[in-house]
Amino acid sequence: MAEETVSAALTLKDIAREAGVSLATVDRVLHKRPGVRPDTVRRVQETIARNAFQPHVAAAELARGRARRFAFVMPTGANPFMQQIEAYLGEMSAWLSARRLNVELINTDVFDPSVLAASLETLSGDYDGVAVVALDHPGVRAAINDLVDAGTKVVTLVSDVPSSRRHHYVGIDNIAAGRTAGALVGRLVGEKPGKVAIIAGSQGLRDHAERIFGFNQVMASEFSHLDILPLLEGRDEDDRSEQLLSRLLGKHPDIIGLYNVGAGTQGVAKALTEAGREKQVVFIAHDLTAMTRRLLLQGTLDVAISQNPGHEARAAVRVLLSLARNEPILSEQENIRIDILMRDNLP
Amino acid sequence: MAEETVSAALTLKDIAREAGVSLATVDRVLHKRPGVRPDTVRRVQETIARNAFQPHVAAAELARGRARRFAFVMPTGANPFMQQIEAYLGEMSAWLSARRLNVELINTDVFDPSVLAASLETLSGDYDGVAVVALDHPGVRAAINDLVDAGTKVVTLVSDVPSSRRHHYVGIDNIAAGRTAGALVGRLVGEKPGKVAIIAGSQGLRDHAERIFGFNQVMASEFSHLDILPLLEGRDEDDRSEQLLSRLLGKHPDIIGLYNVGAGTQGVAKALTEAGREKQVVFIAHDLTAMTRRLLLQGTLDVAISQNPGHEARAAVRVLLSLARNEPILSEQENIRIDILMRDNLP
DNA sequence: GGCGTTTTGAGGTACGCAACTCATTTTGAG
DNA sequence: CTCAAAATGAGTTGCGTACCTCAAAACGCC
Repeated sequence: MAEETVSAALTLKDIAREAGVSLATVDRVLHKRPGVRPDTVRRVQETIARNAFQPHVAAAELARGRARRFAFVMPTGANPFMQQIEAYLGEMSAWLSARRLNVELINTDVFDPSVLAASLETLSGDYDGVAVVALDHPGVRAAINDLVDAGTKVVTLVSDVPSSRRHHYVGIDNIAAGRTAGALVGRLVGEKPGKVAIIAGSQGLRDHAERIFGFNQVMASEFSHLDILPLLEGRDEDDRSEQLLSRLLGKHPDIIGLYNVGAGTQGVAKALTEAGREKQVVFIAHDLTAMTRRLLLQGTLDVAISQNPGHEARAAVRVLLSLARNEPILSEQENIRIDILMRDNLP
Repeated sequence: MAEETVSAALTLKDIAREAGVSLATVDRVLHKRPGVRPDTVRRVQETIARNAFQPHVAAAELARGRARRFAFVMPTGANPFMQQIEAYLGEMSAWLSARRLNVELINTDVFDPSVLAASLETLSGDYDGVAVVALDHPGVRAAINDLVDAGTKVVTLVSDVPSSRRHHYVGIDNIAAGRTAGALVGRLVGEKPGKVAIIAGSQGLRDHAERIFGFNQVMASEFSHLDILPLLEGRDEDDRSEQLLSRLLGKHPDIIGLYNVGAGTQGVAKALTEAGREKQVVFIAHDLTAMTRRLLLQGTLDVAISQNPGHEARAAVRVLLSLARNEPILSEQENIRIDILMRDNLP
């Protein structure tokens, strides 16, 4: 039996004594407050490092008095994925309040850059941290940078703005998600030749464009015997997606693969089943909802590629909290995975 | 814009005032200490419920003074998966010490029931919580129950003892994992007939047996055109697995699917590549290690089914902590998923 | 009504840190 | 050397809870 050392639980007082300074000076160093000579700063920091001292989170939290405020800026409307994220935030409410964390939901039209940017500007100063489902647009980028400059911690959620100075991105790599979809379609259709249909909300949406890019990449390099049909744009709407796909299925009796990049999966599935082709076509879509779960169990949908909304909600909160506390982030924990869900590994 | 209510952050004092009792009485109720009339208990509890009062975690943690001690009882030896769990515990050390949590690793021969049971018995009273990779055996079950009776929180890790009174299980449903493997083999080989080989460590290991069960279930019900060969037992050893599989591959030139249930994946892969059959055989194995990652990227391994060791390590710690604090568990968060990993969705 | 027992109140201390004040010492520029 | 500015020490208060003691009140029983 091997045991790890049981740390002696040092306190700030111990550090002060060992560094030969007063408690106040250690406090100044710890919070990067001015009024300490560089020499002294170094001496204190070395003592902290040497002892691997960690301030007691509970004591720090208790001492600061005021609660932390986080804002989640989410899209208005009935997007089920976003609603799931909001639902999981609700499930955390006991956890949050036991830690005196206030999380406020702010619904905005995140697809209008000026509205989103204006929304973000109003938050300045009022919040310790902001999580935002962000559109990648210069105005939004500027608003994010302003928040960061004002000392607010900013996390992009689901959709990133890599060119901004946001502290963290909580979401998946959509190119890899598209590649995964491509590999699955290619592998599941087998070796027979045929056509593959892709339907997306819009090529203008960054995440959709990235998924399509990754999908095409894999199809071209690994499954060149398959014929990729021109992209359909269903605007994430069930009806429109259904109509477009119905027409396409009628025109091409040899479609053997189908990838729905965005929402509208219900419409896509309806077109497929009404054509009586659900058993012959490998169908892959995104996200796990009550509906995609049903389609998976029925066998209409072969694979759902998803990002875990609960994980994203919790990761965003944890990251904001760690940033606010100036605490390291457990990167492996906060990294969102691309989940491949089939009938037998449904959560 | 909709906002959630910002709770007023009640304290115990507020509850005491509203219930018309003293702080001491509220404290007694909260900690289920004796000396309070049933009537009063009810009144206090109702006040707590009515206000959705949550004790401030930080204050409670600070006030209790002593650190919590958790023990992780893990197998001795070089099992890479277990080593990954231990590694992730190491990565948490800053997180743990900032919360004054002591996690101690205790390596034991978990495959010998009497040794494991004895190991568990020695822990009684010394620890607030124990996470154990448990063998399902009456002696072990009794030892776990003894720990629970002594007030220690117990979590089974990776391998469960469902008949014990352990508080929680952190790990995957291995039957579902086997079903997933079966569905993937069946779907990836396509419609052509052929033989499928299964190699496991031992049928005596509960997790292996469960995976085999799930695998066979799916094969029988959904892919009955495939011929399942008799199980090979490789004892999780590379060399033995390689030899067994080499012989089998020589005997059956029409093997098109291969499922490795346990460890020894390196040996299995070697047999496959030395026979020059890695492109013709759909190969599915468990767990993500440096080696299986390499095999996935090479294309030798088609899919790795895995449970996230980092997640399991963190979930075990969080669950033990929540149990010790008498705090609800975020079940969706602690539920371990069956990950399907392919080349393109590697983390 | 008196007794012992149970229940309750009142109060204190401690936990480790943040944040603040104010006095004192040190430093560097002139 | 002088003086203002910078650096530091010393100390206080409060955060919300756990845990403890002791006294007082209420209760149930005969």
